[in-house]
Amino acid sequence: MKIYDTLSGEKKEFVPVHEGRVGIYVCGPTTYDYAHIGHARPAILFDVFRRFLEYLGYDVILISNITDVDDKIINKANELGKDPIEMAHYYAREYLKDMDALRVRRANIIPKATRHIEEIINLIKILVDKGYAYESGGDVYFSVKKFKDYGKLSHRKIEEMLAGARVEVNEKKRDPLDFALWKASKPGEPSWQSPWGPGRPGWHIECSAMSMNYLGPTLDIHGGGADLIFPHHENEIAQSEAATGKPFAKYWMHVGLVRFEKEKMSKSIGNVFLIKDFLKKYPPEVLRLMYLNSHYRKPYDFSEKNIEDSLPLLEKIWSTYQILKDSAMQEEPSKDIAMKIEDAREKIIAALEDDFNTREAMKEYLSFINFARELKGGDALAALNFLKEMDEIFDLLPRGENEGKEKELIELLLNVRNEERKRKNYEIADYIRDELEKIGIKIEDTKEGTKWYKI
RNA sequence: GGGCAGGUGGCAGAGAGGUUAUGCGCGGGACUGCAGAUCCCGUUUACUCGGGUUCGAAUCCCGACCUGCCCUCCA
Repeated sequence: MKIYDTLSGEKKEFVPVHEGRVGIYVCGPTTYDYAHIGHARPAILFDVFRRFLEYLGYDVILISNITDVDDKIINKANELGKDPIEMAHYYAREYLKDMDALRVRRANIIPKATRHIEEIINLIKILVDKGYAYESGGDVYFSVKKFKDYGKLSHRKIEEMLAGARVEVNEKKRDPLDFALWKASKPGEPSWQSPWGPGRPGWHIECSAMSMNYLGPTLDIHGGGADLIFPHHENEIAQSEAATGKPFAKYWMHVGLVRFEKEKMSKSIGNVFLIKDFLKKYPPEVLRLMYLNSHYRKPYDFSEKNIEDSLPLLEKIWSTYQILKDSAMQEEPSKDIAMKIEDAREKIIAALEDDFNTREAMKEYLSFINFARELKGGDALAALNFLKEMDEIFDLLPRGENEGKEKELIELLLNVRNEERKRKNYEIADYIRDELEKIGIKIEDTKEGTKWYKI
C-alpha cells in the first residue's frame, strides 16, 4: 500500500503507527450553510479509502469533525437573527443527511468543537506554558516564528508569505503571521470561561485538540480538501507539534478542489451547486461514480455535461446487476470465469493500493461489468457475488431489492404492456414505457423478455 | 512575486518508457413494432512547443509558453 503524502511530496509505503490499526482524521465542514458538491468529494473519497483499508483487514478509526463555532457562523446567525450554535447544528444535521443520501458511511466519531472546549483550553494552556503562545487583550495567539518548521506542509517560507500581503491587520498580534487560538467574545456571542476570560476557540485549534484527543499525538492519516493545506493544516501542525514535540500525522492526504463550469465554486460568483439540489435531479450514486472515476488529487471540473456523461455508465452497472440477478443460478462457476474474477480482483486491489487510484480501479471494474453482462447460470452468480464484494468498497449498486408489492405492480404493468404490444397497441405500450421512465423505472425489451431497473 | 497541479483525439477525461484507455458525439451494420440497451466495424500517424537521455518518450531530464488553484473565507 502506497500513499502520496503532501508533506514530503512523494508516494510513501504505508506503515501505520500501530500494526493493523489505522487512525484517520478528516477535516469536515464549518456548518453555516447547506453543503455543496465540493464538500461531497473528500467525504465520498475518504469513505471509499476507509472501506478499502477495512477490506484489506485494517482496523480503521475514522474521525470527521464538524466545526460549529466560528466567525462565519456568528456573522450569518447575526444577519438572520438566530442563535449561532443552534443554526450551526441545523446545518450540521443537514450535512449529515446529505452525506447519508450519498451513501457515505458515517465516521466512527463525528466530534463537534463546542463539545471539546475543555480539551481545546488545555491544549492552549500547554502552548502558553511552553512559550509558543501569548495572551493579548483576552485573545490568545500562536507565535508562528517560534515554531521553526512553520511552512513545511505548504512548502513555503515565512519571508515569502509576508510578500503576499493579504495578512490581516490586528494590533493585538505581536507579529502579523500569528494566528488566534482563542478569541475574546463580544457581548451576545457564544462564549466559554477560560483562564484568559470569556471567549471561544480560534479556527484551527479544534482539529488539533479533537484529533489528538481521539487518536493520540501522532495519527496515521490526516486529510481534507486541498484548500485546507494553508493555513488550516499548516497551523494544525504548528500547534500540535509545538505542544507534543511529536510528528502530528504520518501521511497528509489532500483531495483536489471541485470547479463548476470551469470556475471555482464560490458564493460571490453564484455558481454553488448544493447537494440537495443535485439529489433532486440525479441519483446519488452518479456523484460517487463521478468522483471515483477521476484522480483524487486532481481538480475536478464539474459540469452538467459531466453528469450526463456519467449517467450511462451508472445505468450500465445497474442494468448489468439486474441482468445477472435474473440469470444467476445456484451452480459451480466455470474455471475460466473464476480466473477472470480473480484477475479483476487483483487489478482493482493493485490500483487502490497505489495511492487509492480509484480511477484505475473503476476502469477495471467497468471492463468487468462489460464482460459480465453476457454470463449465465453459475457464472452469473459468481460475477454477481464479485460485484457485491466490490460494493463493500465502492457502494454503487442499486439499493434495495426489486421485490415485494412494488415488484408485483411493475411486473403486472409490464405484462399488460406486452399484451398490448402483441395486439399492436403500441400507443398504450409506449405510454406505459414513458410514464415508468418518468418515475425512475427504465425498461428494456430484450430477447429474454422485458427487463426493468430503477434509476 | 512565491508555492502546487496541469496542458492528451470533435468533446470530456485516464495512463506514466515499447502493447486498444474509457465515456460521449459522429458514420455504417446486426437486433427491434418503435425506442432504448447490447454487439460488431469505422471516425486512417491524440499527447503545447524547443532541445536532450534512450534501441525506443505522451511518459524521464532541461528550457520556454499557456491554464487552473493556493498565499489567513474555504471540503
